[in-house]
Amino acid sequence: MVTINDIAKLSGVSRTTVSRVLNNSGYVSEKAKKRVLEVIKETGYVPSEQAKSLRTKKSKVIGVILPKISTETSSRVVDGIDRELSNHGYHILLANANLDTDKEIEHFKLLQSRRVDGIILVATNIEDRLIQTIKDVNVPVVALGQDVPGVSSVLYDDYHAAFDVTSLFIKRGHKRIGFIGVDETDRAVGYERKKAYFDAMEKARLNVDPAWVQKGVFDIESGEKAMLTMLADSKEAPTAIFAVTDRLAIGAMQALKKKGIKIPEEMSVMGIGASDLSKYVTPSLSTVDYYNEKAGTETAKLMIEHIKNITEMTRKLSMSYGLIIRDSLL
Amino acid sequence: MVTINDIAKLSGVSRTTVSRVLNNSGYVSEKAKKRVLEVIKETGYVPSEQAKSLRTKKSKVIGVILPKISTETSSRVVDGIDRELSNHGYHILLANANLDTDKEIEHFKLLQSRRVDGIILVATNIEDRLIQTIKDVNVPVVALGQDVPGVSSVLYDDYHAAFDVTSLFIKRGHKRIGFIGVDETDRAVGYERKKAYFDAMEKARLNVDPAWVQKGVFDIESGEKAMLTMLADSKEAPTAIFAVTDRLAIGAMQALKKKGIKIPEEMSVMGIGASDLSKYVTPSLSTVDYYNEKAGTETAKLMIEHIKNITEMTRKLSMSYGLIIRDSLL
DNA sequence: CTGTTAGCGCCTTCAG
DNA sequence: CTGAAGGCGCTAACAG
Repeated sequence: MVTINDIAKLSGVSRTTVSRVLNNSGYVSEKAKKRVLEVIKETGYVPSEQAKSLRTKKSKVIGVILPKISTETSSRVVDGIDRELSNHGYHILLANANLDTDKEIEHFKLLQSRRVDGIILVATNIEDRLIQTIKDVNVPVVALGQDVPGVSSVLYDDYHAAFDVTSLFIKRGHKRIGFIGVDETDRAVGYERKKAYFDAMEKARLNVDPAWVQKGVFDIESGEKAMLTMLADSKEAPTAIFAVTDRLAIGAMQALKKKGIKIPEEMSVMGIGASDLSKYVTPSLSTVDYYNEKAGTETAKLMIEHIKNITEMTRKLSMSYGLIIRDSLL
Repeated sequence: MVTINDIAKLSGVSRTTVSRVLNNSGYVSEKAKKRVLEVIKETGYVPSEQAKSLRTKKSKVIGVILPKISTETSSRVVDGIDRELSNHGYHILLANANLDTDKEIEHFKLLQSRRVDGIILVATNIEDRLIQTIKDVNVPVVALGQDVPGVSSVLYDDYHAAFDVTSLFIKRGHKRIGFIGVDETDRAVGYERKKAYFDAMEKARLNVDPAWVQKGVFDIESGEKAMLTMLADSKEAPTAIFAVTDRLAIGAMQALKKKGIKIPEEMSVMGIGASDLSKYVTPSLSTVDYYNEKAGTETAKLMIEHIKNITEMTRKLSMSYGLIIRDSLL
C-alpha cells in the first residue's frame, strides 16, 4: 500500500507538500504540484481517510441505526439520508437493531468506537436505558420517527394524520369505525395514532365499541387476525376500518375478502404509509403518505447542521403528510 | 475524549497492559486487569477502532455498493449481508451507485480510501471500465447478481429459472407465449433470461412472433406499456406472458385489466422476484423466488473467506431458486 | 507478568 | 513557497 511518504520521496518533496496538494491548502508551486500529481497518478495512490481521521478527529461517517433493514420505510429513509449526506462527502455506516433495544444500545457503543461524526437513530420504542445511552454518547444524535427527549428529532405528524383519517371516515358518514393499532410502547405509531382516533370519535360524539379496537404487530397476518377478532366480537360490525399501517390494513382486507365482505361497499379501509403494496392491491388502498425519503433527507440536514454548529440547540421538526384517496374508501 | 493513555495513567499501568486487557491478549495479572476494567468503566472509555485499524491494517468494515438503495431486492440482500457480517464483527459502509457506472467506479475509490477490508458489489451492468477498476482495487471484491470476470461472484441461476418459467407455460399447453424483458446490457436479467426464453420456445418447436418480445425498464409503468404494445402489434395475441421482473409483470397485469382481458382465463402471467407485491396483487402473481437474503448471506460468507484466506481463488457460486405458483397462472 | 520503544499514515504548527 | 518535528490512539515486538 503506497503512502504519502512514498509519494513524497518519488516526487522529491516533503510529506507536507504532498499533503498540501492533496488538500489544496497553503502555497505550493505549480511545478511541485504538477510533479506530485503525476506521481500520484502513476502509483495509484489513494490517501487513507483513516489516518486522516485519526489526525483531524472527523471521520465523515454517520452511523444509521435501523430497527430493521428490510423494510420499505427503512429503505426509503436510508435513501433520503444518503442523498443528502453524500452531497457533503459523508458515508453511511449501517447498524441493524433488529427490533431489539439491547442491540440498539450496543450499536451506539460500536458506532462510537468507530468514531462516527454523528448517529441517526430511526426510532421505534424509546426506553429509559436508550435515552441514557444517548446522553452518554459524545457525538450528535438525531432521531427520526419518535420524539426522543433531549435529542433533535424529525417527526411524522402522527396525531394529525390519524385524526384526519378518522375524520375523513366521519365526514363520509361513517358512524361505526374500527381501529387496528399496535402496542403503545411505540409512542408514535401505537399511542399517538390511537389517541387521535379516540379524540376524533369523541369530538364527533361517536361511540366506540371496545371490540372495534384491535391490536396487531406490524405484519399482514396480524392485521388479518385483528380484523377477524373484531368481526367476531363486536355486537354491531363497523363500516370502516382505520389500520395504523398499510400492512395491517391489507391484512384486514384479506380477512374481509375471505369473509365475503365487499370493500368498499360494505367496509371502507384506510392505512398509513403509502406503501407500494397499497397502490396495487385490489381494491387499491387509501392511505397517508409520510414522505419517508424527505424525512430522511431532513434528518440528514439536521445532522449536518449539528455537526457544523456545535452550539446548536435540540430541535424538533414536524413533517407534513398527504392523504391518498383510493378505491378502498366509500 | 478519553484515550488509552488516560486509562493507563489512571490505573497506574502502561498502555501496553491496557491494550492487553482490551484485547484479552497476553498475560495480565488479575489485579491489574481488575483495576484497568474499573477505570474503563468509570471513565466510559471507548477504544478507537480508527487508531486500531491504522495500526492493524484491518478496519472490520465492508463496503457495499448498491445499484439503488430503495429497492426490495437491495434491502433483502443488504439484510442478508449484514446478518452474516455482524456475526463476525464487521460493519457495512453503504454506497449508492444510483444506476450510474461512473458513480460505481467512484465508490470503489472512496471505499478504498476508507480502507474497507472488502467490497461487495451488487451488480447490474458490467462495463470494461468497471472491470478495470476492480482489478486496480487492492481489497477483495465479491460480486452479487452478475458474473464479473476475475471476481468471485454469487449468481442467480437466471438461465434455468427463466427456462423453467417458459417451460411451465408450455407444459400447461400454452403455445403463444409473450416475453417482457429489459435491456441486454444487463447480462443476467436482460440477456440470460431472454436467451432461456428463446431456447425453451425453440426446444418445444414453438414460434415466436417478434411482437411478442417486448422490453421495459424495471418499473411497473414500463411493463404496462410493453404489454399494450404487444397487444397492439401482434397478429395473434399470446395466451401467456413471462415478464423478467415482478414489477414488469404487474405492469402487464394492469394493462390487461384495463383492456378487460381476464387473468388467468385469457392470459397467464408470471414474473421473477417473489416480491411482496406479487403475493397481494389480484390475482396473485406466480413468480420465482431468488432467495435474495440468502444470496446476501452467501456473498458475505464468500467475502469473509477471501479476507481470511488471501490465497483463495476466485469462485462462482450459483444460487438455487424456487417457483411459486399462484393464481395468475392457468 | 509488564513496560519501553517504535511506528501505522496523515495533518499542523512553526521555522525557515 | 517548503520542510522538520510532533502527535492523533493504538498495537506489536522485544526486553526485562
